[in-house]
Amino acid sequence: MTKKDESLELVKRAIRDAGLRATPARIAILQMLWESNSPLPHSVVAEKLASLGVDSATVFRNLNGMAQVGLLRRAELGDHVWRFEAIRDHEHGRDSAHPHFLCVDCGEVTCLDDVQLTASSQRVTERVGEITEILVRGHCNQCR
Amino acid sequence: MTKKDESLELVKRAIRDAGLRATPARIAILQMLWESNSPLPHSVVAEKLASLGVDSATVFRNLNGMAQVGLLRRAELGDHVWRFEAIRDHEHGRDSAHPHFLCVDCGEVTCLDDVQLTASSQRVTERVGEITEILVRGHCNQCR
DNA sequence: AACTACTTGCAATCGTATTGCACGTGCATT
DNA sequence: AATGCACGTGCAATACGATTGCAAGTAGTT
Repeated sequence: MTKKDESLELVKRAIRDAGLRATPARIAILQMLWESNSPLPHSVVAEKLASLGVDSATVFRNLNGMAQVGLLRRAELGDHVWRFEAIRDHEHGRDSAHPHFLCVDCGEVTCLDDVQLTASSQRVTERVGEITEILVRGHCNQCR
Repeated sequence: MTKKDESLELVKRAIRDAGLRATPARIAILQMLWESNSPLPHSVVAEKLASLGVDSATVFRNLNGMAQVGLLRRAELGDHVWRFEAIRDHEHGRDSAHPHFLCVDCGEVTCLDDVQLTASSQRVTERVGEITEILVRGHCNQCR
């Protein structure tokens, strides 16, 4: 069994384990997001899948559906576009969202796994409320 | 001069200082947002201003325009609706990268002036690009 | 292989955000 | 106070992302 086949089986398994059918559209979407190292907007996913003859509405339904069952995370980074990101096995559902960097110029998104606030800042923030997500915006290196 | 007149003059002055004309629509919008203690979505502002005969598109243009010159802040709280909040005098326009806490439930925005990232996190982030804004999302104490 | 509930493609629809254009107006100047 | 003009506004058209209804197709069970 080739590496590709193994990966395919893993994808199928993940989808079925989530309680959904392993359709070509879902498989392609999840593969794509597993291989991407940053969240992708629907438009990008749809464009790619269009070449396989998959409808844009189907992509929408699957992205949202897979987000609902915990295969993906649906993120809004402040530019009015939903982005979808694969949730890896080792993450525990939606609670373990990591920070993102959004370039306000080109829209590029970078995942920041190990960014956190200083201890005193955490205390200040906890006085205000319960943090669920940290988002950093700015100009990426390509854009400045 | 009544208190209301004083407030009116302040609003006009703020608009002109920002390089814009003090038109009735802008005045009404800025007054409304100055009096509100939380960000308002366009729909709410437009609905109120409609009774004064102001067009919805004008409200949009003015909200965006005033956000561009630093009179307002345009925020996205994760529900795909732009919200606008007045930037008070003592804040320093759009350049100052002071973090905000956004309650995803009620839309309340809290300024976190003295919140910052750990040194190592800053290094990680600066490798990606130039930070202009830090946004912390979560549930505020009133909402949980 | 057959059956059925779930999926998909297609097109219509919806709601928010944006834009073109002709008309109106704030405000600097005279 | 009157004038000029760049800027602002109203109206309608439009763009665009997101969603949905429905008939036809298919994954996975029996």
